[in-house]
Amino acid sequence: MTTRVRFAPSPTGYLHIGAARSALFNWLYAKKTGGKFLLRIEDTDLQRSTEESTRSIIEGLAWLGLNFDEEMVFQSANADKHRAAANQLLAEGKAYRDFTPKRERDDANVKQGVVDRARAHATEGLDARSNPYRELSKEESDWRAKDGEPYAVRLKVAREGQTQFEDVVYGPQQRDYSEIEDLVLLRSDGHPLYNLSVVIDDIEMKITHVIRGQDHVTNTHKQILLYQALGAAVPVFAHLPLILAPNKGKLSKRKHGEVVSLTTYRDRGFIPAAFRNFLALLGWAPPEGKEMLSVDELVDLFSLTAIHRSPAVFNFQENDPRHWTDEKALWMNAEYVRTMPVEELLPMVKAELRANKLWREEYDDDDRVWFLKTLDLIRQRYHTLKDFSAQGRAYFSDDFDFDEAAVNKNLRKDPQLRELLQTLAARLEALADFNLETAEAALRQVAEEAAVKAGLLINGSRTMLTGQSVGPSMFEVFDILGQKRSVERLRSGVPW
RNA sequence: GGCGCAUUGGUGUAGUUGGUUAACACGCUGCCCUCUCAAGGCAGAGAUCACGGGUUCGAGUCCCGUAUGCGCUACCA
Repeated sequence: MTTRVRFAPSPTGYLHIGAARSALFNWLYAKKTGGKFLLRIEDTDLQRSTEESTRSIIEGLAWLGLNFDEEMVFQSANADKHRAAANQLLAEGKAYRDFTPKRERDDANVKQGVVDRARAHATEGLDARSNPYRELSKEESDWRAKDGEPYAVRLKVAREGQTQFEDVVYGPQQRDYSEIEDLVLLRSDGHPLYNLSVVIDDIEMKITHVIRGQDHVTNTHKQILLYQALGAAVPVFAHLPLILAPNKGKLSKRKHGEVVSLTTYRDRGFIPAAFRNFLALLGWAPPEGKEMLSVDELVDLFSLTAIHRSPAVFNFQENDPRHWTDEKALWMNAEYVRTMPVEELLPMVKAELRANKLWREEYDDDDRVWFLKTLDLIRQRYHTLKDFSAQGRAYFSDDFDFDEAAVNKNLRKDPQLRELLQTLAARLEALADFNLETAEAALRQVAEEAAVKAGLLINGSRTMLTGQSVGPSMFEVFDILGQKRSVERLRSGVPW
């Protein structure tokens, strides 16, 4: 039997990194076992679902390279099937009509309401399933329904017994029926609810393994009851440890902002492979401990049983732009930037430069060799794709800014420097064969003649040519920028 | 309140059926390299393995309890 797994997000916002990791693990497992990875959009909450969110989910998956098989499924399109299943359960006496008038709740008071009600049940010794309509006669139920009285459909959970399943990650799980309420299958307006829809769709899609966040374990018990009531085979379950905020609280957009959104990483210049690699290491570790892992290695080494049980903290510091996200993610991205094949980096840098109007078609054509050489030189100290258009601007445009601190430190500090740089410009201009070696020889000679340290001219040149105080070896920069631009920039009066 | 899950340095993780100085990565400190900054190399700081009992010759590893955190407990998903 081929493995069939699914990623089933609800399109109620951006793609959360926790969800992205669930998608990744599902995808990895599918690839590992030669199975299928399916996508289902759980849009049954019409009020909150948006098309934009669906788009962002699809974009996010594509960005991470998590291609899905078969047609994506919109859960809302299956509502009729969900209703039919509920009605069948009703007809079989496995579910019942609840005529209790619907109580309006909103997100703000629902949590408190839940706690209050639970407490009341506990103090009054009430069973969570003590619904007055649970034992209503079929005749009266039918009659009242026919009469137009609104009702919700609830699953009739047996009084005695327990559900159990073997979680691939957490081991054997069981739950007493008394802990499970008679869950609502259909709202009084006929709208099918989450647990019903999920089960019907998973059956329909022939899902063999359900891999999802640990926050679903209680739902799993309810869903098993549904599988059993429907006489369907129960899939294998694997729950994933949650990803927490630095204070070990829930990671949420409301509280933590864009750092939890996958698209942020794309927009801030992450390499997809790097972020995917980082995400894979949250809650899972390869057997040998090697951390820099290609997709193929990830697929090869991945196993559900190696996922561990404690939640992972996503370590970032709010209000600190230098540590806006997890340091290790940043490090890993830099590692990818400087070690991946430069040809593979090219299209990504191309997109980045293009977005900043720094791209020229020659870079991919006549100047391709120069461009690749330049990328290879400057990427050594970059962390994200953004750096190519920001810190790297001077390599692709004559219109770049001078860093004030660099100007002060490398140019203004020595009064004779301005004159010396002009001498250097003249010498460089006079070189018949301008390259790394001849430029270095010329500069060192000027320094020697003036009895100053070469470093003075080197650092001054760096700031004149790139506007910065840091960067690659200066002679490499001369070579990359070429004779004409090097001389021009040395003669520029702009920074002074 | 109830039920469930978790707990190894700041963070991510290793720690095989209990057995030497608790390992790796990120981050941090110092040194080397050097024209700067990175990268790289070297060295180092940082963990009484949440706490308390117990079993054992011996426990991060097994058992019990406590604490803390998180999740769920909706006619949300």
